[in-house]
Amino acid sequence: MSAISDDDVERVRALVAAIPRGQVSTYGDLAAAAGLSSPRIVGTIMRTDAADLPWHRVISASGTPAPHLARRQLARLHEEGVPIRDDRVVLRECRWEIDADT
DNA sequence: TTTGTGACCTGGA
DNA sequence: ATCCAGGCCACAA
Repeated sequence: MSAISDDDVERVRALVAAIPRGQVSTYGDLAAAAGLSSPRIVGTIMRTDAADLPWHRVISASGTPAPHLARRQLARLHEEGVPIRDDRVVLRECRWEIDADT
């Protein structure tokens, strides 16, 4: 059996898919919005079942994602119009406020 | 079952 | 600015 409920996975997927272009969200915010106990679960879900989602719009709270992804994240985010300063996303400008209704 | 690893977060030195 | 420790939970071997 899967430790993570399908409902939780779908909830996270919906949140990630709902992130507007030009904005980003953090693992911690997504975890909190999805009602998960820990941000790591979001990371696990992404790795397992979010390959078809705009994972590039999901970053860490520091604005600096994992090294292997950072290069690609920043490039694509930059194309979407996300403000980037010296290889780190300016969360203050592009952080997406999560709404349960969207 | 236990152990190690990870697309994390926070806080302290 | 950097490095380390603790907490968190799930997945692969």
